[in-house]
Amino acid sequence: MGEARSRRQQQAAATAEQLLAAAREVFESRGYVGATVGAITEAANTAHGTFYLYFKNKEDAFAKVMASVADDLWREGQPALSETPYGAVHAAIRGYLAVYSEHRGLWRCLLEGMHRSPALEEMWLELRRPFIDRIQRTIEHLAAAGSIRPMNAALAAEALGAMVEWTSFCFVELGEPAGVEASVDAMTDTLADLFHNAVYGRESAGR
Amino acid sequence: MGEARSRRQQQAAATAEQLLAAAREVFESRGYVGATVGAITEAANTAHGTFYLYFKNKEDAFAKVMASVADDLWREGQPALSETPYGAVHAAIRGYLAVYSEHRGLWRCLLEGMHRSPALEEMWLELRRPFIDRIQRTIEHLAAAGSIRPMNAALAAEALGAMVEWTSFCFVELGEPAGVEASVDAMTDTLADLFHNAVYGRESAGR
Amino acid sequence: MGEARSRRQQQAAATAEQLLAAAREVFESRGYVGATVGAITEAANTAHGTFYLYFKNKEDAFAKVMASVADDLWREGQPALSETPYGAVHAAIRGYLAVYSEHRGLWRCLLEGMHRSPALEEMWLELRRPFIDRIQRTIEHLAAAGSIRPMNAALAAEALGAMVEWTSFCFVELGEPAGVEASVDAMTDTLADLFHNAVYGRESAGR
Amino acid sequence: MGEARSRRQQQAAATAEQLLAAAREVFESRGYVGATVGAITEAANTAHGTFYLYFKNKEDAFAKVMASVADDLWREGQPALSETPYGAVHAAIRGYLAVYSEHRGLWRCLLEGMHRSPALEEMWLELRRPFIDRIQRTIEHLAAAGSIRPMNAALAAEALGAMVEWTSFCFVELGEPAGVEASVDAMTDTLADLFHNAVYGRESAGR
DNA sequence: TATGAATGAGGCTTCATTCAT
DNA sequence: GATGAATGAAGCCTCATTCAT
Repeated sequence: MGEARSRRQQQAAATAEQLLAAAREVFESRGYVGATVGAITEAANTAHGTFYLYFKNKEDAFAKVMASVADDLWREGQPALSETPYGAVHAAIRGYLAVYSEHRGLWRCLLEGMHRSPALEEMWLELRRPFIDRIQRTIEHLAAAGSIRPMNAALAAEALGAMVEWTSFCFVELGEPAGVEASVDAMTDTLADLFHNAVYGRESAGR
Repeated sequence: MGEARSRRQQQAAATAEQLLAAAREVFESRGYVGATVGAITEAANTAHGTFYLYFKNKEDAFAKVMASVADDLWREGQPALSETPYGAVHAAIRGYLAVYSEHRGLWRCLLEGMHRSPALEEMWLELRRPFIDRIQRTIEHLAAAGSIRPMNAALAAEALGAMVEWTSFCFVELGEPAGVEASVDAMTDTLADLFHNAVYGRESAGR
Repeated sequence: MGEARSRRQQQAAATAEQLLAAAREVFESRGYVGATVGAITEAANTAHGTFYLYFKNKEDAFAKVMASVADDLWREGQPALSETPYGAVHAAIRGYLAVYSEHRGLWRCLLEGMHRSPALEEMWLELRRPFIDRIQRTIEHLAAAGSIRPMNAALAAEALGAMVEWTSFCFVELGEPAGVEASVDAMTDTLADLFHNAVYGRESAGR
Repeated sequence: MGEARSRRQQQAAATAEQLLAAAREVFESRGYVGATVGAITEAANTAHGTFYLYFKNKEDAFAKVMASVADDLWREGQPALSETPYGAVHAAIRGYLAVYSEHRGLWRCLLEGMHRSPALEEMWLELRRPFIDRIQRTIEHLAAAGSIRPMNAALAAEALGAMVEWTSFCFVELGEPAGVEASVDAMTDTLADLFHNAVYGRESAGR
């Protein structure tokens, strides 16, 4: 009986995995509103009702999908070893773009779902916070050491994070800038260059 | 007869305006998907069918709402007079944030609708293009004059535009960075400072 | 003033004619349900409301359209001069097919509208009655003279009329029999031949 | 478990049957356009949405209703055994009229729907084709054997089929010929007589 | 007479969610 | 655990008809 139970548990785990994978695919390809429970269960080869055995509802399913991606995000969040400050920034941005590309539709989906549910908005904010925080801590550290000019670290981190984040979205999801032949490497170089100069620049004209 | 006609036309114009205003409100407050024709006509105090006298459908209504905002965008798009480069950037960003704040929910709505309709995605891209283009032209001009280091103007413009755009969104719509008491002015200052240094910075470490 | 009035009346008559012609076109091309008041007034270059100045409603408009075609039907209904019985039948059928072709969509429209309104059903019946009656009278006459075998004239007329009528519909509107290269003349010949033999045939096998 | 499953399947089958029967009734009594999904589900005692569990849409529902009648059509289509040619024709026509009467409103509905949907027009043509084809083959056979005068079999079959078809419609659905006390048998006799003479007649006057 | 804006009933369809088996 | 039939709220859109001007 213990064995039978374990079998059943295995079955359940398998079903859960199928549903999760299916949900991910469907969310990625059809967006948050476009994803229907029916499409997910069909992709998972389960009955319609089974969905509600593993997820409280659609929102919960998406949350679980995003959670399952968190690992990749953590990896990206790890500081890369580098000999120079620029190298560190460059590596971090390259990592960000890589993760972004890997999970394409999912970001877009999150962005879309954010407007439909406060919980998803919160999720989005939590997901980006570590990324922003890391930038902020770095700035604070550099400023304390006198390596860069003084600045409002929280706001600067917010802005620089937004730059990387939104440029990635527009680049990967929308193909912007349109009509310009641009490789991921070129975009990475540009972002790193701007980021680096924005932080290390010595100008304070007009203030 | 001319008078009678004009009376009727006035009535019609009033209805159109009511509907447009109602649509704006509803889109702003409930988002693109959340906005329903019923909610709009109710807010406009008209019959349901009247909606389709003035709009082809929901998407068209949103397009017309956005078009009605275009004026503000043009104003914002105009280069501000300034004695210094930094001043120009600062003024532009201040304008951007002002317009963004004024039409809050609308941007969010556009961002949301973008995922539901290719036409809306196109609209979004068309709306931001002039903004990005202006940055690009400025960079090209400065680079040609040798005032700044050489860079890929298209990509740099994309990135800097994204920074302003997305920071504005997160700041105005989401209240980011959370837990930080930050005025619009402070945010403007930070953005302008980063923008300016990103462009004028002389660093090219590590490359 | 009398003149002014007459002018106005002329105007009105012109409008009426425009609307009638437009209604005919629209009914022909879009069918009974498919025809909308809007489409008719647009085609007539009048205001939407003007429609209800000349027609009580859509059904009435269609009735008036059909009435305006009645002339052609009468012409078709007239016995053609012919030296032989077969020639008379042939000429009548040719006339029927000609009228049918000329007013194509209208028959189909009537057939369709018949299902939507009892009044239209009645109209259809009234329209075909003279045609059937004429056949019946001819049969009665021939039978009384002993030229043909005795038969139930009313039912025979109904059947023969239906043959011509429905064959015309299927031939003109649906292109039946499909895949067969058939001219109007060939169809006329066949119908006339069958009609003639059905009436003059001497067989009474099995009864 | 097999039992439980079968119970559910039985339930589902019952629902399907309810809906199909309800659809048939509603189509019969209210016509194609007049039939609404709401009316059907109400008649079937199911929720509105249940309709779309069993039919793709209204057109599909009608198609399925017609398909469910196909059996009767096949039966009617079978050649009846008869000692004489006239007997065969008579039996076939009697069968046709019987089926027609049995499914009254449905033919009318199909005729009406034909104008609204090309798919329905196609369905109508497919439904009558076997009937026409059978007549055509018979004529070809008789002509080859020299039993009847030569004629264009395709056109003749079209015409004779149309006669039976349309006479049935007018007789059953519209009560034509009006004011004439006519039994189904009398109509059958008349049709068979005319059909038989039209085919076997030896007249070729005037040509 | 003519206009055309306004009305609102009415239809179709989708889907998240529940629940009996 | 799993199933999948059933539910019904909700939304979009069309169009015949009315009516104030």
